Amino acid sequence: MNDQGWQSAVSMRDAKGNSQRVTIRHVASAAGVSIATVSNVLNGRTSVAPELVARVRTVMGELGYQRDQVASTLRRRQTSVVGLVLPTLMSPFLAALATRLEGLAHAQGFQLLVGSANEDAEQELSRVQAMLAWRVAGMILAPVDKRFVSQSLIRDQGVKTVIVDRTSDHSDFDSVGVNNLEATLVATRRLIEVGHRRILAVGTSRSIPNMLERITGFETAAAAAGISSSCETLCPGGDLFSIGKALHRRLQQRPLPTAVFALSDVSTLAALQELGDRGLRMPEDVSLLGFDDHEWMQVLRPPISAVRQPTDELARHTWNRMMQRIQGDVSGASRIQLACSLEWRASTAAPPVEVPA
Amino acid sequence: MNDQGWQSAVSMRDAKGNSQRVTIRHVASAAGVSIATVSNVLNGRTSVAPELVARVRTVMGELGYQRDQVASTLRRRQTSVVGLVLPTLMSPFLAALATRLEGLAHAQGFQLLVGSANEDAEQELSRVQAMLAWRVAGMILAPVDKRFVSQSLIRDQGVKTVIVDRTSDHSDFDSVGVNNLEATLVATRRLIEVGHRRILAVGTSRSIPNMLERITGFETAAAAAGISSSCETLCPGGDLFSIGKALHRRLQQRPLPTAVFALSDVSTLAALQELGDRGLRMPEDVSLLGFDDHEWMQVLRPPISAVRQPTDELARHTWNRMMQRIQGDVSGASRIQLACSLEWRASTAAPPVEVPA
DNA sequence: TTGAAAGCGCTAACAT
DNA sequence: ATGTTAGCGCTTTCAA
Repeated sequence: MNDQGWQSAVSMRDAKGNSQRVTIRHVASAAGVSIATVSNVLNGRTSVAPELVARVRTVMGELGYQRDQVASTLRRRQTSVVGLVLPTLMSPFLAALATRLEGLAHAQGFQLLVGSANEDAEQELSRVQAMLAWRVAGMILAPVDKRFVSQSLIRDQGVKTVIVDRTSDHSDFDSVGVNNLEATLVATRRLIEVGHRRILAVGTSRSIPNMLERITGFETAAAAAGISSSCETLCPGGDLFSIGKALHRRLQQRPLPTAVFALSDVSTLAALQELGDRGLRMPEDVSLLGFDDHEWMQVLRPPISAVRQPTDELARHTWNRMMQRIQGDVSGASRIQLACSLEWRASTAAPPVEVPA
Repeated sequence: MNDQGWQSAVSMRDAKGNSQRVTIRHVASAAGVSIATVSNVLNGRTSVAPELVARVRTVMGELGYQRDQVASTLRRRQTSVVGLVLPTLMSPFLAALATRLEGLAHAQGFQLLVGSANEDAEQELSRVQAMLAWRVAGMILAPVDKRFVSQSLIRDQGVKTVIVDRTSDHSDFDSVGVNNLEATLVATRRLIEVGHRRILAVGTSRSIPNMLERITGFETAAAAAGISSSCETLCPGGDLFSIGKALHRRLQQRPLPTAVFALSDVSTLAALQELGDRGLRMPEDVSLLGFDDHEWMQVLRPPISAVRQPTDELARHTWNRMMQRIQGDVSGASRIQLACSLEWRASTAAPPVEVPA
């Protein structure tokens, strides 16, 4: 790829064919000024004579000069890179969050160093560690679990950090999340309103704070309506397969629930599979309500109801807090909780009329 | 967050409370050696006396020293950061690709600067530009379109680049992709084998090279079987909504196709929606075959058949090529094409028996 | 208003 | 085997 003749006029190569970056020094000598002046033009700091500004700008254009961020960062001791570590990128919710954050960051001249912890605390730690070595301006982190391994590391380094999504209360970090309890509380109430009494909540693992909040919301609503005894919570933990198996076993028993409230996207998938396998129709035989709204839910027939997390707002608040910190805000840790919305679709309806046995 | 008493013993702060990084100099003086020795220990270059190695290592541990990648990069003029620019992160396929790449990169001590072009060529260019200013060791790029705006920029800078997924033939860049033509050829043949004659292919836009290859594969197979006249290709371009509308109109006409081959994931969603709206059962009334295999497809009843792209292998080959380039390989551009697999599930079956009108 | 010069933290010659 | 030193490309006093 080196000697194919497409080398442009503005690229500089040395005798060995290695590309040689255009530095501030090249620009300075070509423009007949000092490197300090070039730097001043670059940063618009001290007042430089307009004609010099023009000349330097022209030369920079001709030479294709671009500031070396590495050198610049080393000298000013502040960088325009922010680290983002997520438990996974394969959740549509987190992928959307990452996309929004990247957009906001880029719009403000920041770059994102992205790491996936693969739902593993050790990997999370090693990602965070590697990013700290880059002297990132800040870290945005959705911790894998509540023990939050990288805590002490981040504190020691005094890196500006915003925790997103998987927030944990006993934290002195800024955090932006969703009011899970409120969300499932409202959603469960709605199910009860339309007539459901036997509701089965399907979660993943109680050790995830978010999940625990969702379960609490569900059980609180059930208790408030006095139907705790006919409601259940299934928390088999693990992946799609193990949730599916647990649900499979439950659906062999009677009576069947009239509504299934899946408390996560993977629970929704499991429920869809098991209800489908049993030939149960939605919403005639059983209603289905999910948590996390994905595109495919809306195109199914019937479309699946879901609690939707406000991705855009989550990203906006997270990035705002990050910028405030970067710009020197040293106020106490803030905790932002946003409300979810309930997307009520055709998969949820009144329960079937009871036929006495 | 600054004066809460949780400051660890290893962090150093100056009088103003700003955290002060531990540098190689601190380590050197604490260990009673020169900074060169510390550097040598860090990089394991020249032979250092074992006892000194041990002492330096201990001190580094005690002080919580971590090498400053920015300074290191500036000096050695090579970095361990690779840029990854994708048209979107919200496609499960690309999210999975990004995850795999990040894993491979991290395992080799590399970090990924990730950018989302949001399907927009201008944004792609501006992402690439920003990354080049960081002197990334290489760029992995899934171009938004075939014009591939950032081409000249990348060439001028001589950055090692691997094009992934959206490869374009007239390219002198390394590329790793999938054999789209072969994939749809095989899949279409299979549909024909089980008896389909009226097959409707639903794509997105012909201006995307991948899509064009898929269409060609489909039409070639149809022509080879002599059923071109009863097959159609729909390419409305745009998003889920506009594909849905186009498909909606087509399904109002007769005769209906006996099989729908959705040539992308968004086409699959549109097809699912429209078939569902029309009350057409799969596979009794019409078979559905998708391109790009997602988790939700397997849990539906019936499970949706799909052409699966080998994400893991794609990532592996891409990263391998990147590493070869970084390690100095200057051979000609390579073009890797991987085979897709056909996940034949219950949504595809023999067509219904024709009832003479 | 412009320029000379001192480093940011690290690596790699080159001395010792 | 260890230390001294000159930068990497840039920003930023401080002088002129």
